[in-house]
Amino acid sequence: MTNKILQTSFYNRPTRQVAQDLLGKIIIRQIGRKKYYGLITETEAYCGPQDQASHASKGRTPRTEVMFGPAGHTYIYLIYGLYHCFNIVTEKKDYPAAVLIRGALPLPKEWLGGVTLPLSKREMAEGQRGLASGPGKLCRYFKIDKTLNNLDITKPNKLWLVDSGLKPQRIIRRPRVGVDYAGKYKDKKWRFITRFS
DNA sequence: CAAGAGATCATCT
DNA sequence: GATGATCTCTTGA
Repeated sequence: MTNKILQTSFYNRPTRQVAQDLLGKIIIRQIGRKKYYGLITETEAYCGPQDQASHASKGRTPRTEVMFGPAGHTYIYLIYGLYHCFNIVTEKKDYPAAVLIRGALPLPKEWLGGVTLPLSKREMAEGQRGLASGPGKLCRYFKIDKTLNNLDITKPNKLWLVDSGLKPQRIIRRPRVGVDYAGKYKDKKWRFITRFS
């Protein structure tokens, strides 16, 4: 089974569409010879300069600069002094938007390509489930930190995504987390969750 | 269970 | 000087 790397054309689309389409895709993190795999189960969309929940709503700053860059690059920052958040920049250059990867299901290290449902007991093993659930835990599991900021993830280098061929059965929409300050944007249901079980 | 507090620092005002 | 796109642990019912 082929597992095509997601290209710029995938990310260079409306952000909420990308956020939904990312569910069921696979994160590959390579460190030396080791590879770690994760099936994406939860994302959030941050859409443009008018979205008050987005860091970019305050304008262009050194930190948010990458959000204004081309699609298919990472935007990684430190939150609360101790956790990292992994975002993927979307849409065209100079339009600041990104998708926060909030959760993934770690796959076995021997994973070679392709995913079929239902997942095996091993894939659903207790303990796996919680390892990358939540933006901070996900970055901890995949060892993602600011050294990977502004990385081109359309190339198989350190961190990239592939299409698993899997389609989520059902997508749950919820308001985004921790954005009470975002005025009329705080209740937008731009958080997308699915389950593979 | 649910609720609350603490950890800890880059970033922006 | 304040704050946050979080998580974990503790407390108490």
